[in-house]
Amino acid sequence: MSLPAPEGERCREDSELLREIEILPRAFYKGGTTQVAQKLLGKLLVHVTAAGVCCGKIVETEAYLQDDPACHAVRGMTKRNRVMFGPPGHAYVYFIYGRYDCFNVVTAAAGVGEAVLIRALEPLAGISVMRCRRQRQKPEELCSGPAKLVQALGITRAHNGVDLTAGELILAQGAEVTTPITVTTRIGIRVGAELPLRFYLKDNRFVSKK
DNA sequence: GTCCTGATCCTCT
DNA sequence: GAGGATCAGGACG
Repeated sequence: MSLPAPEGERCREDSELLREIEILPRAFYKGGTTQVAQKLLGKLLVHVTAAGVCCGKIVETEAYLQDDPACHAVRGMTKRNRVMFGPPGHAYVYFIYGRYDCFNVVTAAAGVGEAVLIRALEPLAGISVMRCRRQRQKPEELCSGPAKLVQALGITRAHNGVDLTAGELILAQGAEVTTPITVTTRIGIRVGAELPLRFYLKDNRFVSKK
């Protein structure tokens, strides 16, 4: 597996980062959406662009299951959610509230329709690019929300359906997680709000909400 | 075709 | 803490 080389003077730093990255294999996404949502904590989301390599550690996720009333796939396949019904390890990016995009990872076998929403990252690399995109200086304000991290990493709806095991947008292995995982109900939804399907690293200052 | 809802974020008070 | 911005998707007729 290889990643596209970044352009420009920052090339060496970025290349070193990319050499160390171990892309999560397709097999990682087997084992159930709820399990994958927890396993994704501590993993890296990496976007290689002409502006530079942006990388963050996943610190908060939410699982959306097929029979879950809050899941976009609950009423069957539509033009918008068809990526959710595709093979696992792909990006599902959708537009919300007339203004924002959210990034999900497809986590179930083709035809099922489940995904994990990435809610927050701890910025690790490309922070200056993230600051520029977000127009915010504090690291805690760069990726502490689903729409924020999408903006910070330069992810767009053009990434809807891309393979996260190859190419410019990938998920990769991170350092071993030693922090306990906190399980709570999900944020910002009305239906299915009682389900304990939100996961985050305890006491991490980059999560969207306590 | 029309209307309502929404997996959010930011600004103002 | 409250409320506004803003528009695509989906339900309904």
